[in-house]
Amino acid sequence: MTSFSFDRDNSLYKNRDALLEEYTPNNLVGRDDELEEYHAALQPIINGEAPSNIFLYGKSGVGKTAATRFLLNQLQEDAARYDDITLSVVEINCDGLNSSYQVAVRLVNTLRDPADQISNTGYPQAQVYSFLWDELDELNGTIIIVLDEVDHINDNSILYQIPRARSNGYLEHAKIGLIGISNDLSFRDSLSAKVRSSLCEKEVSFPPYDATELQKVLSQREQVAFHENALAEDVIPLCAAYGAQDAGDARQALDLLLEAGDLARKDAAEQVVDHHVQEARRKLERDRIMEGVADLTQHARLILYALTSLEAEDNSPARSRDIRPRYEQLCNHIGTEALTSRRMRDHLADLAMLGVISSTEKNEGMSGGKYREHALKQDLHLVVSALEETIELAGVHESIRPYYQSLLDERED
DNA sequence: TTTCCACAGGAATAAAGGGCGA
DNA sequence: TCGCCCTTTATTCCTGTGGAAA
Repeated sequence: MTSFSFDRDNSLYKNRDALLEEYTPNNLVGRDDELEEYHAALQPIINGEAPSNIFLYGKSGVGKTAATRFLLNQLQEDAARYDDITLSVVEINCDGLNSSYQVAVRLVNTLRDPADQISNTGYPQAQVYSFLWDELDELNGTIIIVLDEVDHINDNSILYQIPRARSNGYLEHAKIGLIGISNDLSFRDSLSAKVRSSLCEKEVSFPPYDATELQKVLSQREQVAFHENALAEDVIPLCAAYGAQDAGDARQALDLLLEAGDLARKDAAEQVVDHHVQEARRKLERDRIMEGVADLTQHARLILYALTSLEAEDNSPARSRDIRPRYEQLCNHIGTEALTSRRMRDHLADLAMLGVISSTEKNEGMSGGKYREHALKQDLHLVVSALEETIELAGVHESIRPYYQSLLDERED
């Protein structure tokens, strides 16, 4: 019988945690100009002046959050040297919070004792804000509130309320500075003028990393995370090249390096090499799709299933009116009413956003009009395996039978 | 230059569901 | 238990879009 005892294996990693998202390095490489600008925006705090509101923008994985943690840690250390400054930092990530109400609840719960938390629903909005002002005023001094991924919030209410809380008389003692971090470059323009003028007092833009900068970032982490010679020579350049290709995203490049390291360790390899990186890349992409599809509603999955079956018949790209009959057929099969075309288009747009399908705009002018064509963006086998439960529920469509069967065969082996 | 097509997608609104305080 | 408040998912209605054809 196989033995499942655990033995410590530190042959490759020295400190694997250095590749994780929560790790903050001692210095940030490749972001000198941005740090300088950001530093200047935070300077009033240490001078004992009212903090500015700062808006950071740039695509995901370009160092916005890391720069914030790095500078705020430094700021807190330095502020401790001055008796007349009490500085508190509250950081929350707005991913999964899509209203000001939910953000306010999260802030209250972050500030409160775990035994005294409030529920996510049930209170009038004004009541939740009132809880928030009480908590902030109790902290006293200068408070920096960091809202990461602030573009996930659908309404601007909290972005308007927080900067004005003191002038509106909700706060007596606390001085608030708001730092909003956004991955969505158009978010700033979508804000109303009054929110923009208060939130975007100071703006710092983070451009994507280029391959050279990514190499610096990866090499810095390599030295902390891995033993000497644990990586083959081309591993860092390869991860950096993929990272630069994926919109200059250092987070993805680091995840790739971590996954490649884990695969090498699983193989009991002496060194992380090229093929570990390739395999890691496939695995990360696969995980991302599987996770995305698992979170979809039943109708979104049926719509994806409809498109998948059309793809298997070589009938893609397909416009929404071609997908609809197949989708209705699947709904019929499981005895549920199909959603309206409008809602179906919403789901198709969500699937495109997720990166499972691609949508291209077409225009045939006077006779044909304007429409979108949809096709699978991912490997058919992968989508079929992500949709397995839906396929079982709605019946195996003839066109995807071979793909579904190969999935079952694979599992048998 | 104007017209027309097909449908994308914005806005308003409804329905269902869940938590809270009284 | 009831009314209130919020969220999520959906529907209905309607305007906007842009390239080919007239």
